[in-house]
Amino acid sequence: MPRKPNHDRNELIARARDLFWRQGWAGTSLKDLEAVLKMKPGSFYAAFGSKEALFEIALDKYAEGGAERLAELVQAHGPMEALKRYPELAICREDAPAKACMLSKTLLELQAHGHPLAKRASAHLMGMEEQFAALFAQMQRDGQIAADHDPKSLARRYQSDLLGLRVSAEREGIDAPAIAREIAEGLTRL
Amino acid sequence: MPRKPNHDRNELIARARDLFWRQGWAGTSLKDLEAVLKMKPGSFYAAFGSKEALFEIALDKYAEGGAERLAELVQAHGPMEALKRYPELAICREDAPAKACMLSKTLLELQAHGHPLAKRASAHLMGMEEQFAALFAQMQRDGQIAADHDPKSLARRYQSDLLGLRVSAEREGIDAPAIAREIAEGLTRL
DNA sequence: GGGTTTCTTGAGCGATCACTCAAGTATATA
DNA sequence: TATATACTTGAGTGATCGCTCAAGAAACCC
Repeated sequence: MPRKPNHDRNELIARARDLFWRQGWAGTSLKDLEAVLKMKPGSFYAAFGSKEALFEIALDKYAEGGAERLAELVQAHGPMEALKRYPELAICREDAPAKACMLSKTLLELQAHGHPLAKRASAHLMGMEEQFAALFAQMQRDGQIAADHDPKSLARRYQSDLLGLRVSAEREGIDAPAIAREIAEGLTRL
Repeated sequence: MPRKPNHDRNELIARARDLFWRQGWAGTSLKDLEAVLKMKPGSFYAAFGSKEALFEIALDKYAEGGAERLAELVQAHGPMEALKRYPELAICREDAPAKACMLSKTLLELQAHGHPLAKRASAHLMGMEEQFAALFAQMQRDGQIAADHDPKSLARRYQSDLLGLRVSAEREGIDAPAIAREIAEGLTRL
């Protein structure tokens, strides 16, 4: 009986994610979203409920995408090579709307007001860190890195370096790939 | 003939800096500023001209303060020890309104819209990097670190690690001081 | 104390914010 | 073709945004 929607919901969410990723929470108005999604306010609210609800979905999709790309790297090249390549990949994807991590941008923007989206970004960051820790643990089991490291500490440091790299990559006139190479090289010294 | 202002301008700027630092550009409304500065709109605009003008002054004061604290550390302990202590100091000052760097927060929030304040933050970050580079160069002259490093590269990496640390320190449940110690320890291996 | 100058006050400006809803349109079943 | 069921439309909601300005209050000179 019903009429089917004009747009592909998945595609809409991806476009919203890219816009939020680039412009942040307050920097993205409903007008911006309406333009990018080609939706009028009524359709928008029927489809997503609110700006906040869509941001949450977009944030989840962002985190999911990152985890998938890392998993694919691991699948293709193993844990060590994956962790070595990941930083450069993060800052060199030409289709990415920003260099910096959307999770850290959200955290920094909304943390002070205790916004639920900041908490969610924080949780996703924790999830990433656990993914890293699992890879470091696996590398220890495989004898690729010394056994006397704490995988969780390594993951915490790797994540911190990665976030720093991606903030630096937002700056103009900075050779971010050089930093990425140094991070990768640092892994060989474990 | 004139009447003198009720408030100490320097103190006002410091309070504005702390509020902007914590809440960011869009996250800080004029209502917030009026409350913290105890000024009505008329006084505010007479004193500072606009929200943007005050943010710019606050950003400059922030950058100046950071440079001064580093210079004091150098004065007291020399370049190596200063760079070792700086990361922990940056995330452990109990009077600081936020862990993350105000320059990076501003850059990440406003860069996408090409806002002048983002350019200014970027310029201040470049200034910091040069300050770091000068210290690394001095350490080379003093023979404290190997001569085959590029001071600018070391500074770029140090700055990136520092920014990553300070983003990480915003997260809850993260042992940020541990990361700071690792950054400091990394300097000894140069 | 009178006059001048500066600072402070706060109501209120237009613009924009996220969002609503009644009406219209298209697609399905019957 | 008739009816039901979404989906789309866009003018318009109250709230908040950054900001203005005319009027009043306070500090200085003479």
